[in-house]
Amino acid sequence: MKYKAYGCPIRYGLGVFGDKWSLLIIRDLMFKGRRYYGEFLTAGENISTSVLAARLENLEARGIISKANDADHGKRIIYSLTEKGLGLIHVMLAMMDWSEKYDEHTEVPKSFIDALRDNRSDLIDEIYSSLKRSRP
Amino acid sequence: MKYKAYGCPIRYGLGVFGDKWSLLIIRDLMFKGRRYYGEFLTAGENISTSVLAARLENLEARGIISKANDADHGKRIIYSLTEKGLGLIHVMLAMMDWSEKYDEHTEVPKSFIDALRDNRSDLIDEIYSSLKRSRP
DNA sequence: CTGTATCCTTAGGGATACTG
DNA sequence: CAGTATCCCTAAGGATACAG
Repeated sequence: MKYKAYGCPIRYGLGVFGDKWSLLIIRDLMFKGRRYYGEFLTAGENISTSVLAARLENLEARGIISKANDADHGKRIIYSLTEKGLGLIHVMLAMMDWSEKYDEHTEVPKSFIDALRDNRSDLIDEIYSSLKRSRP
Repeated sequence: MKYKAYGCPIRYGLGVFGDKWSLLIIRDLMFKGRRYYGEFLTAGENISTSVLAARLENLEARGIISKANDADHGKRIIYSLTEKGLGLIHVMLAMMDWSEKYDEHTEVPKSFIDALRDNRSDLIDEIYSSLKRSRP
């Protein structure tokens, strides 16, 4: 995961989330409403606790996610996407759109596809805003 | 690079190009006009020949790129993006847009940014078409 | 020029036990 | 519950030689 990131936007992206797990964690935060350590652990993809901790630390260090204390549940820690992390929605939606087109086993909510295929920006903004509102 | 790809579009994408080199090769094909084995090798990122061969083989197997004999130069082999590979342009542009916004060292051609920020679809279609025309 | 074939190295990831 | 701390392991990647 050490790329010389300077100058090339693709390399930069790879340097931030170009590993085996980061995009899956971001997906969970962005589309599946997962916010707790344990929720990532048991998300069904079988990430090990040591790796999860490392990925979360890296994503936080790079400004993609942030930690906060969950006011409702004592000392429970709640993760959320930062503005920068939320900005990856376009990358995520583009991947989803592409996969939906080429992988027969993939199904993506129709509203996402519509947002991408037709009148991109306004529908994406809508999804984006709703994600933003759902942040703690 | 072995992910259980079924069902999730993000996992599927990661399974296809979620390694250290694939997106860089795709970038070279898509935006830098590189088409020959040697051009990828000396692209300045220092990929080793064994790894390059493996990546190219994988990308071809997954339908992202295709090989053809270069009519002009005897047995020289020319690589190009398939329709499926070209379809990744939205992912690439989204990454470039995002990096341009958050990485101070990244600079992306203004036409790309414009295509993404304002009137997405038509300008993207234009870029897309020109890439398509430039295929062998 | 476009690759194979080898061999080697290592970082990333997996398993598990443990802690406040 | 939310992580550390270890230890281990292997697949991916790097170096180099060579072949058609």
